[in-house]
Amino acid sequence: MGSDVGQILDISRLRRSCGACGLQQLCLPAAIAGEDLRRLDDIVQSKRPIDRSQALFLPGSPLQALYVVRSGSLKTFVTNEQGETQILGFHLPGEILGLDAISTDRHQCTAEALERTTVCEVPFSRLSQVALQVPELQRQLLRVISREVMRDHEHLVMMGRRHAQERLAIFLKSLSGRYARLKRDPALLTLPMSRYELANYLGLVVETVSRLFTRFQQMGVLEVRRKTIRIVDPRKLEALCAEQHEGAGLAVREA
Amino acid sequence: MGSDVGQILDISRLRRSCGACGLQQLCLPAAIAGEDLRRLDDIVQSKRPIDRSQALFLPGSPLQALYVVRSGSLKTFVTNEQGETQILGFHLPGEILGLDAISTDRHQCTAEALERTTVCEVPFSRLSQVALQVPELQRQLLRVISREVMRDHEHLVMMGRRHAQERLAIFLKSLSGRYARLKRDPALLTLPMSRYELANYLGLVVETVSRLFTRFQQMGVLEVRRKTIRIVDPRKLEALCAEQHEGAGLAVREA
DNA sequence: CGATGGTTTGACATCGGTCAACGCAGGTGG
DNA sequence: CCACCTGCGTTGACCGATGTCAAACCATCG
Repeated sequence: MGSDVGQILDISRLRRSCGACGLQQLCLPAAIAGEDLRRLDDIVQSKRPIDRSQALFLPGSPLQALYVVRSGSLKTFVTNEQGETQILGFHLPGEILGLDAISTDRHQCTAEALERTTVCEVPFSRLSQVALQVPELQRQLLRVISREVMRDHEHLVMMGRRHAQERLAIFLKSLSGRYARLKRDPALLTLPMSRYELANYLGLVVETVSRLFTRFQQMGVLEVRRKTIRIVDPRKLEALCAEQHEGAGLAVREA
Repeated sequence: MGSDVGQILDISRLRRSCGACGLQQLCLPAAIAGEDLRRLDDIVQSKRPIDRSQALFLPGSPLQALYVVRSGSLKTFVTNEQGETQILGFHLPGEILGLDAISTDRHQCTAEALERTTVCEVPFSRLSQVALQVPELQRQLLRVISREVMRDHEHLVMMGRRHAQERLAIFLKSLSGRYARLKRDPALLTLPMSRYELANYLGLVVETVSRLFTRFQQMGVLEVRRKTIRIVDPRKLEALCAEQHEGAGLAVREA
């Protein structure tokens, strides 16, 4: 871009170094410093931003790197023979992608950007090498992986709920928590995914999700305007996560 | 226990060593040999068998070890404040438990034996140490973890299906595949879990699961006798995994 | 032999899926 | 600048798969 190449490289290097990254504490470098951090930094490559609906990797492609979201967001999903898809996760900054490729050396799912997104690319073979030399890195890698396992478990618990209302409530509460970790306002969600994608993730159809947003708004829980969701009453939302659907909305039976 | 302590220790040591274990290729020692295998062997402890409905670990308990199922089977599940539970997985020999504790150093879920079960206990701190010295072990550890992530993803895909019939079919097919990996007859399943547990895992109620077993039997797909399930027609089962429920089975309406 | 808990079956109600139509916003081209 | 178009989102009417409730069945165990 500029003329003074050396200068610019230094700056861009600095700006994208792990040491200067706001996500440091959530990511691989946590608890790593000094020389070790430089070694990690050396292998982390930045990729040019991925545009909306562009794929980061596809099923079957060889595992070259793990990826950590830096800004923006992605979804991962699998598609079966009939072309039906299941979204496995939405990935926000600080979250890692590509784990399911380690076992077979091939990616199992598709990762696709939901908006313009930047990721840090961590070549897997070199990451393994450095992890052997930096115990804290090995430990932190396992920690980050474990967090992804916990996230899948949350997703499973959500899918186990038999009422659509609980599923959406749980999703929103969880997303709010992830926002908090990122120091964003946990009451003001900007959904990067479409209603279709959200419905698929929740194991519902789009009409149901749409109706639920309307209902939540009528109940005074949310304020919904397209992709912008404001959580008006967190306590009510919390309650909806485990509602035995005593029919708060539909109650025909008398007391 | 016995009188000739040395002798007995040798024998039990040998019998439970990784080198002599039939699961070796599925487990941590895969691709590890010689001196390195001995080092792994040294840290792996055996636990006395766990009886049915006994817990291996509880939520909140500190992470001391990862566990690999040696024989028998377990379930892992979470319980919320209201006492509702969601089963996260059924674990057969060769599968690892405890991953979700790495992030927080505390177990997140309960692991409970479904039958008399033996596990290998791998103290986590020592595993980490040895993994630093044996690159192949670090790699294999990551591989085994990745397999568990893949398994969670399978579970999610199953939960995303909106028809109970598909869910059960997918579960049975998947279980059959796991049997094959263990060199068991993939057509003869012995379910270690109750109908309640299975229903919970599938996100259904027990009556639905029961009816489905009956239906599958009537369709000539399965032969069901209590916990013993014989897959009579694997191709039909395969087809049911993606059935658009064209009503093949229920058709009560007259022609 | 009866008690107990898991399993199956039946009758019924309902939540959420299906189908259809409309509304809304953003983008494109005249 | 406006008009159209397209895709996403919302709303309504309807129906069926699955949950709920209840009872019977069955195997195991003391």
